[in-house]
Amino acid sequence: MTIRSGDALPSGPFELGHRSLQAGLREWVRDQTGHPVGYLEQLYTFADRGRTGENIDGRTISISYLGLVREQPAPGAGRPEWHGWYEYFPWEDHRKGRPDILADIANRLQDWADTEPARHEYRQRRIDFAFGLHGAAWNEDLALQRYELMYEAGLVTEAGYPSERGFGRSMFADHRRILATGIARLRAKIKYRPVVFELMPEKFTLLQLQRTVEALAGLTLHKPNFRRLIDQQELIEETGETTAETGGRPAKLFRYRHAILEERALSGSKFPLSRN
Amino acid sequence: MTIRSGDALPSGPFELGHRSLQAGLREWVRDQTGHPVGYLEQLYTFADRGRTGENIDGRTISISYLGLVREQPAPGAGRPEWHGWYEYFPWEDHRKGRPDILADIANRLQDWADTEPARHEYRQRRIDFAFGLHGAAWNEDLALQRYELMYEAGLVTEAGYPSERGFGRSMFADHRRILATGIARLRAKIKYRPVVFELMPEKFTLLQLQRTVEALAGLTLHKPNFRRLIDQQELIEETGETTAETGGRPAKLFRYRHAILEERALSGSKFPLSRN
DNA sequence: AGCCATAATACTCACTTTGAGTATAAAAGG
DNA sequence: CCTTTTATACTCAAAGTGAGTATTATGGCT
Repeated sequence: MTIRSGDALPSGPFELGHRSLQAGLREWVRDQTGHPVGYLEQLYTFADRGRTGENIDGRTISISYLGLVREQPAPGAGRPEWHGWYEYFPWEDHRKGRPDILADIANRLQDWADTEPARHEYRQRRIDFAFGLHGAAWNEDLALQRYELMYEAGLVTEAGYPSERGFGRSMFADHRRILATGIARLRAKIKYRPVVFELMPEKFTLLQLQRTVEALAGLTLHKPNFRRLIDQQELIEETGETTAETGGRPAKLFRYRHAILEERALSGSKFPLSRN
Repeated sequence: MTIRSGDALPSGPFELGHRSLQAGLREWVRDQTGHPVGYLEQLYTFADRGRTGENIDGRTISISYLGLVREQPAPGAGRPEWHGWYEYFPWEDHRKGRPDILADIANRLQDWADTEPARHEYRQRRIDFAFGLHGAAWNEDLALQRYELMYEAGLVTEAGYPSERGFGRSMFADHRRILATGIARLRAKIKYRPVVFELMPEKFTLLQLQRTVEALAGLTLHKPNFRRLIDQQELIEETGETTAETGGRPAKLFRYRHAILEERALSGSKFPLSRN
């Protein structure tokens, strides 16, 4: 959810009037977009000198957050601007197979690695690992590493250069890097916390849920196994209703079981415990 | 690793002279403790009003970091002060079974939940979940949630009250909360990233490695299965040497395989992928 | 010299969890 | 009534885990 026609993320100054950072943030977002934020989580704080190119004296401290907002018929007076994030990161969408653009990117990165013999091996390993080349598998969680590599290699531009100059659409200042941070965090998080439901309507079908997860992960999932996974977790329950709007056999509608307590640990210890 | 005899964490002001936050931080820590920090990761940024009780106008922004330091014979002029973190959080150490202190804590929390009928059920669920009561299992990752609950219920004190007033040793300002945040983060992290090795000497035995993980997690692990796990990951290799210093049959010494690239993903996708 | 406590290391085995499919059911549209 | 489309239900082998038992080296005691 953007402002300025997709050129920037909602943002604002920290003011003393607010109880807390989070409270202030919720207020700006509502003002700037007309939508209330649900889930909110701190991402990263930047305070490095000359970070944006605007504020060279280095006094700016930016505290970024990941927020999840349900895409609903605008409740307030706002006019939110929704943009799919693959507009900014076309190489991250693997739902229709490996995007062609990755071949170009890999070539340009290869050139960059080759230009400096001293760091060649190190760069090569980072590239192969992040982009799933030379035997490594694609890992959707590495969105930030990929962006940072491309940034180092000069393949992406920030701060409103014409988009022809690099891959994907750019954003104001370092907003695109912040977005990459958020994507990486969210992709990692949906694997062990039920945050997807923050993005779902009250009632939904299993395929809608799967499509949402796929959109976030940029991958296609195996339907039967996805379903098995979901009902092992016991996070959802049938409403009893069905919908025929999906075409084909009518699908059961489900709802999220809030009773389960937001903070529930799904992972389990993952350590080889001893009993004692 | 503390300063002020265990009353505070290393900390300092952000100065413009530093290239970055991290660079500044490394400098303070070295100055204050005489030890260089290895791994460093941002934890959380606090900017809430009246957070410490010192700086009531709310202008203070604190950016906290998790750092890992090898416990070595002090290389510089410093005199680092090592304190086991269970001094501050005695209820977090389950290596010798469930600590007795948890019974007291549970009682006090129960009283707190009972005092307010309106929020009773919500509090009850949080308590049971965080402390592994009424059927829930103990989850070592919830160290921060536990501290926050105890803080809300008034069972822990900050900012130098005599330690008799609460459970565990307290620290300056909100340093103990920051420590709880770090513990929680580290406990979660060692499960999917090989950060433990930042704390190990160059050469170590498998049991030493296990004891380190156990100290961090506050749990005892199943020896044969821990070993199996470790060599599945292929993170370490034999040095060829053995040591008899451990008592009993001499143990092989191992070293961490740095070649494996720090950022390596161990988890694997964890999604039910479809091939295409 | 021989035994025993202590670790280290090596196997075993049932049980669960996954990856990858196939099979059947219920609609809409021609 | 047949075909297309989506939903839902099973199956089965392979891999991974939890929980143990068995064997091998040491140093220290008697």
